[in-house]
Amino acid sequence: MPELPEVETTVNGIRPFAEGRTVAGVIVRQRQLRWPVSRGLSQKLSGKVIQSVRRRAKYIMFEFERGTLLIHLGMSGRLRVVPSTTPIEKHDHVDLLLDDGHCVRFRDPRRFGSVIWVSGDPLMSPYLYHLGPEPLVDDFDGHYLYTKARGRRAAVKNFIMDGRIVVGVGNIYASEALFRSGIRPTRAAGRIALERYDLLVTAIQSVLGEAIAAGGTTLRDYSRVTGEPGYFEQALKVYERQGQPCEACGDLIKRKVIGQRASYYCPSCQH
DNA sequence: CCGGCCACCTGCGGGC
DNA sequence: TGCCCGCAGGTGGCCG
Repeated sequence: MPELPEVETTVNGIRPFAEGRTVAGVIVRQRQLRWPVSRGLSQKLSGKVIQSVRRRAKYIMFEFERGTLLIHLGMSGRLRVVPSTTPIEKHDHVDLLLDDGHCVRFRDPRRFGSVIWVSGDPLMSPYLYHLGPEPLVDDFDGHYLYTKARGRRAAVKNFIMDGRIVVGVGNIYASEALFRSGIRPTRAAGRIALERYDLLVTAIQSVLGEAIAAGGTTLRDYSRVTGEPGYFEQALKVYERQGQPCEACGDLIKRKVIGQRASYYCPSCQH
């Protein structure tokens, strides 16, 4: 899926088309996503103005006066703004029709995504309330991670991918950030010094920030709102590079499954 | 509370 | 050509 940079890129791409526009209708062709798509969306949203399009973790929030449409892209989801007359393709599950003839179209082959209506404060909803801090804000720092890691024996890669600890660090960028900070992904979270957590946070923020600036990583079925690819893939130093030489030391990149997810690291640079 | 594992679903590439 | 296997960006839930 889209990791956080892809979600951020999507939000920024959709915002100018959607903010301030009135919804003309909602078409749901497939309700069976990760959770069933909320019922009565068209009746609920028709005639209502999209106040803002924002992001919290990997959720895209279309905020209305009386509630919020939460869209999660799962592993293979994609949102694009297209003319409403654009022919439907396979896996185009939901259209949010706008009053200017465009629609926000949700496609998701694997159907791990979700389209959910929440009334009231979305941050208090069961979808968002338990989530940890955003990775790109000030209160996420080395000291925070270090404190949270006390007594934790889980691999640091799983630790930083746990949304209750910090949101938005997905499988690609977890490996990349650990490489940048010289930390082996299998290391127990509770056995990493504060100074190294400072490095890790800096690495998480720089890798995510650079990926956002580059328009996201393009992998398999992801592409940008307007269709053109992201350009960060070439900047990946370890992800899916097993057997290739590390750019820093020349040793061969390893692949190891951690927490049932493929993980990549340089055995010489990361400890 | 924590950690490990499973599930959800479709598509694609490689091996035979 | 076709089948089968393993693999893929997420994350809630269950169990010990």
